[in-house]
Amino acid sequence: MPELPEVENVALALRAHLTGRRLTDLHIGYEGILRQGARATRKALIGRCIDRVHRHGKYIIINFSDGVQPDSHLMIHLRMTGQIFILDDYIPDKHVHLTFDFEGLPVHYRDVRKFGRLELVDHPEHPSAIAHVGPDMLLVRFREWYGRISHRRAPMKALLLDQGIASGLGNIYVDESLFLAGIHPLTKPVDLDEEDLREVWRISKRVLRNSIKHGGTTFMDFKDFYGKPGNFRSQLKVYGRAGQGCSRCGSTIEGIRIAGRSSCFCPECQPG
DNA sequence: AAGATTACCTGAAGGC
DNA sequence: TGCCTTCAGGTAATCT
Repeated sequence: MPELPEVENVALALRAHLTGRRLTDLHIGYEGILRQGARATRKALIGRCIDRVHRHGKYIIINFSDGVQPDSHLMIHLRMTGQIFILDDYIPDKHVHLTFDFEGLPVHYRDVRKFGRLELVDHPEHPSAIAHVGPDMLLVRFREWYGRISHRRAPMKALLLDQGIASGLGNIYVDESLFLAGIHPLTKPVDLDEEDLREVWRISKRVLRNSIKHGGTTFMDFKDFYGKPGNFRSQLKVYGRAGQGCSRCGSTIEGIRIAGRSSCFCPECQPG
C-alpha cells in the first residue's frame, strides 16, 4: 500500500528514467483509471516530453511539454494497489491497465483493485484538484501543522490519516509513529500538550524519512517493491501484529477499529 | 462544522 | 474445480 515513502521512490524512479523522454503512444486497457478518459488523455500527452516530476504527499505530478503549446500536467495517485513498472522485459498481466510508450521504452501501470487514478490537472505543483489536501508531511513546519491539528476533536489516529491536515501518512506509518511516540491512538489533541504534539510531528517525519531510505534498494529492482521481505516491513513494531508480543515490553499488541481503519497498538507502551 | 460511515474494487484467508 | 463471508486501506461522497 503506497504511502509517502513508496510514492517518493516511484517519483524518484520516474524522474531518473523518464526525464527528457517523449511519449509516443499510450495503450489503454481499462479506461476507468483515467479521470478524463482515453481521448482527452492521449491528446494531452502524446507527442510531449517529460520535463519535471513533482510529488506532493501521495500524489505524483508529471509535467509534459512540447516547447510550443501550454504544458500538460498528469497527476497520479496509486491509492491501494497501483504500481508502475519500467522494465523492458516485463510481461503485462490482466491487471496492467495502461502502457506508456516512450520511444520504445514501455512503462506499465498495474492496479489490481483499480482504485488508482491518473488525471490531467491545471498546475505542476499545486493543482486545484487537490486544493483541499494539506501540506506535504515531510515539508510542513511544526507551527503550521500544530495550527491545523491542535483544535480538532477526533482521535490522533484519524487526524494523522487526514490528508487535509498534512499529506503523506497512511495506516501503517500512523500506527508506527504513534507507537514510537508512546501515544494511544484514541488520544485526542486536547489531551496532549504542545510538546507531546511536537514529538508526534517529529517522529512521523523521522518514520517517513527512514522508510524512504529502506524502500530504495528494494524498489530499484522494480519487480516487487511492495511486501518484499527484508525491507521496512520487517521492522514494523505494531502494524499487522495484533495478538503478538510487543518487541519493547512483551505485552500483547491490541487491534481495534478507529475511523474505519484497523489500528494496532501496545496497551503498555501507549497508555490511554 | 466536522466526525463517522460507505462506496469503490479484487484477491487472500478462513470457517464450514 | 467449494461456497460464503470477512478483511485489506486511500479517498470521495454521503451521512449525522
